[in-house]
Amino acid sequence: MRYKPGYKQEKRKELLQISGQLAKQQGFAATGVDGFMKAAGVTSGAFYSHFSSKHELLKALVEAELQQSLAMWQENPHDDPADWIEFELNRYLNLSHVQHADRGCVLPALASEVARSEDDVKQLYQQELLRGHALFTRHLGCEIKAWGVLCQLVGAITLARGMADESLQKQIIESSKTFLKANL
Amino acid sequence: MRYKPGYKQEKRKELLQISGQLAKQQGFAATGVDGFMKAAGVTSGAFYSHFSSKHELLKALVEAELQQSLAMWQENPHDDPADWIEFELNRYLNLSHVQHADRGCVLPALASEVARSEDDVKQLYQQELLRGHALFTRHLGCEIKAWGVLCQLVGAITLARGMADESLQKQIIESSKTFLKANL
DNA sequence: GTCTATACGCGGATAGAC
DNA sequence: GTCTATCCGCGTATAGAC
Repeated sequence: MRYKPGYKQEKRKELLQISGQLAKQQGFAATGVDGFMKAAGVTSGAFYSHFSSKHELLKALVEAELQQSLAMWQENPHDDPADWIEFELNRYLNLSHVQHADRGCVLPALASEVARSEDDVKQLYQQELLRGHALFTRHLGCEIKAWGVLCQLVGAITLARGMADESLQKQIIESSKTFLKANL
Repeated sequence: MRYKPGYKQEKRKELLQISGQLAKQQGFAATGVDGFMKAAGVTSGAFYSHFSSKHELLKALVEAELQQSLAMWQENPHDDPADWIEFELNRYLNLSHVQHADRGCVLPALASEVARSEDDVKQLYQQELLRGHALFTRHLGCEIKAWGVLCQLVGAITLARGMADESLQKQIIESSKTFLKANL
């Protein structure tokens, strides 16, 4: 056998990692299978030995990316609620996150594409988002506030990314941060 | 001459109206020129006598749609700040807006596509959004709050549209509304 | 101003060699 | 498991008739 056992699983993980970056940056629909695979250093033919269709890639991507976001939220070292949320706001609401979607959270990056996808993709997105909401609720002590913060985070990044001027991007995310800090 | 003077201008307006609905529903990139024109009852050939390219259509669309949103905000009949904002929250944050993107605000519908577009589209988007922000600032008496509300509105609709279950869509927008009302 | 026809490239997916 | 080659459909854009 020319390939070690376990190789396929590792390769799949690598493909998801690289495809995720590309999808968040350029958009999933806007990127061809060729583009995803070229970024990973293989050809489109190899793609279909890992995923049965492009749609399956989207599902795998949504799942992997959201679990990654969840993992980051869980790695927050603070216990005190005020410290915990301040840490998250600073990590999420900054210029680097606005300008480097490829390294950022999948929620704002692929939200509209998920919204326009089949139900199975939305089910996955919903399921993982609910885990995130539960996590925020634990730290904020309130379900309403948890949704409020999540919406605010996604909205701020989404709006800021549509701005042409960096100064305005900064104004939006800083205002959003100030607004949240004043209301938690 | 087989066509009345002024006809072209009217037709262009009609094309923008119908294309706007389709773009907000299916996505701008995901819809072909054929699709836009078929919805308007003409063929793709006719398209190019109104717009020089698909990219020009996007620019015209962003401008027309944002001005329409701005107009709706200006039609709010209330003077009292609390009444004014409550009216807007109820109009924006409801299930119908989540489920019928074609009749809804362009901000959440095309945000990601604008973010991934050329600079000229972003400039337009930015310019019109700033007018909206100025309007909200006048009624809320605070620039920070104005950005906070705008981000919250966009984020809530964006997230809710990715949910598979209607009950969860409702939970998100109602939570977002409650969160805002408690903090203004 | 709108139509039909068409050129041309890209994207998704499959077949078969290695 | 990955490669090259290829089929086929769709999308942007243009040319020329009416």
